[in-house]
Amino acid sequence: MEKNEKKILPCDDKCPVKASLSLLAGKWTMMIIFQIGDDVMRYGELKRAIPSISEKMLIQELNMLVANKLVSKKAHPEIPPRVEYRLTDLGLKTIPIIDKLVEFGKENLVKL
Amino acid sequence: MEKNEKKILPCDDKCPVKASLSLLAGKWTMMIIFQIGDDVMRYGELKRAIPSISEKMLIQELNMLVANKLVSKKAHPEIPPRVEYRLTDLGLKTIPIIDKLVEFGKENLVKL
DNA sequence: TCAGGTACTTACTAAAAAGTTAGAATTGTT
DNA sequence: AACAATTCTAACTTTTTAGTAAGTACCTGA
Repeated sequence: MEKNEKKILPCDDKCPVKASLSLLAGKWTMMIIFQIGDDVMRYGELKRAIPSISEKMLIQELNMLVANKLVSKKAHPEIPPRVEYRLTDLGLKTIPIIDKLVEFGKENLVKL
Repeated sequence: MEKNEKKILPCDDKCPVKASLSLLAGKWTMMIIFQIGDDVMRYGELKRAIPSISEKMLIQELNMLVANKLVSKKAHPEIPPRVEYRLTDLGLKTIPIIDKLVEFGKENLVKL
C-alpha cells in the first residue's frame, strides 16, 4: 500500500459543488440574489440596480429562480402593475455564499 | 422625500460579485479549486477526481487559474513528467466560498 | 391623442463556452 | 518494435448562453 496513497473521491453527479452551481451559475443569478438580499424588490428596482442586464435576462432569471424556489413572486392586481420579488427561506440560505463572494471580491479584486 | 425611499446602489463594474465571478464562474473552476483544497495535486489526479471533465477543459482552466494567480504550478523535470498544482495564498482565500457552496448543496440539494 | 411608466413576451442573432478528436514528446516496459 | 504513462496542444464542431430589437397591455397625466 505504498503506492496510490492519496484517496481521491471523484466528483460525480452527487457533487455538492455541481449541484449548487446548477442553480446559481448563470451570469446574473447571484447578482440578482445579492440585490434582493433580505428586502423586497420590484422588477423595475432590480432593473435599475443592475443597469447592464437586459430585460430578457432579468425576467428569465427571475422566472428560473421562482421555478427553483429560491425566490417568491407576488403580483399586486393594480394598474400600473406592481410585482414584488423576495428570497424564500431556501433562497436566504444562499446568502452566505454570496457574502463570501463579496468579501473575496472586496478584499482582493476591487481596487479602491 | 416620501417617494423613492429605497436606496439602490447599482451594480456597476466595481461590483464585488461580478469581480469574483469573473475569476470563478466557469463550469469547472470551483470544482477544480474544491478538489485541490489545501493539498498538492497532479494533473492526472485532478483528471481522475473529476472524471467528466475533458483534458482540454482541465488544462485550460488550470492555465487560467495559474494566470490569475489562484493556483501555482510546479513542473518536476522528470520522465514521465510530474506537474503539481496547489492553491496560492490568494486561491486559498476562495475556499470559504466553496465551503458555503458545498454546505448549501449538501443541506438542500443533494439527496442522501 | 399621445407619450410615459409598468411588467413582461417573442423571435432572431451573436458570442461565449464547452466538447471531440487527434496528435506530440519523452522514456521505461514488454 | 510496439505500447503505455504522463502532460499537454491544436483544429474543429456543437451546445449553451446571452444580447438585440420589437411588440403587448393597461392606465395616467399633459
